[in-house]
Amino acid sequence: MNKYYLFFGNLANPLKIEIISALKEKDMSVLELTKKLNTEQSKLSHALTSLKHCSIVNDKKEGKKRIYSLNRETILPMLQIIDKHEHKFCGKCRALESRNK
Amino acid sequence: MNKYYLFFGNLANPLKIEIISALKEKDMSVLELTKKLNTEQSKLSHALTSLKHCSIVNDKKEGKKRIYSLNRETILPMLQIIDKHEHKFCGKCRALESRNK
DNA sequence: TATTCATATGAACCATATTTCATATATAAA
DNA sequence: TTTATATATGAAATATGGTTCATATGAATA
Repeated sequence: MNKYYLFFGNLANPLKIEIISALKEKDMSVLELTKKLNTEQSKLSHALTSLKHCSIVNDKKEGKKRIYSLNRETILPMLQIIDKHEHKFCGKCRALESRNK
Repeated sequence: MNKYYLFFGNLANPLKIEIISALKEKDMSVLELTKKLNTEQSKLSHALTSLKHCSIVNDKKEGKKRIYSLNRETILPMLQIIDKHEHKFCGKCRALESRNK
């Protein structure tokens, strides 16, 4: 239980959530992600490295590209839980919109 | 999907994880938590307010105490997923121990 | 209705994570 | 074997969130 926050830290970031959202559709190279998310390459590389460290994404080399894919086994059920949570508990309280303060 | 990171931000913090862990055992007042976690009162109040905003915990007034409880419906399955993830994907790579870098 | 107990709040300060930018590495193609 | 392409890395700058501390609020009791 003690180190969970390190895992969640990786999800507590809008860019990383965008990456996850994009990779839900299909596996992608860094370049594809830069285009899709209109984001700088090094920024993405940093984020992807971080996500990889927690096994939230996987990667494989393909020529000079590196293809990233989502760890669907962990992440999809987790997102389902959040969706359910949002619908059930965050109606008008808009908990997911409020700053964490 | 866009605001998920705000929810996760609340879990990306050692103190908040400790709070969750403590509330898993039983509902507690702020004072009980300060003793259990050996932590300052205002620190806990700030953290609890934040957790409440995302409906991760609930509260009820009881005399001059305020009793906090865990949203078990969302949080217990979520912790299960992480446990499974940890065992399956974070063996020797110790992803949950590495800094998110 | 003072006083004490329990908790919340605000703002300044501080720590940590993210962004940026310059550069390094690695692979393929010319 | 140089050049171009794709990605990674490091360090400084910046942003973001957490902690601290003093104080406010709110409820019970004397």
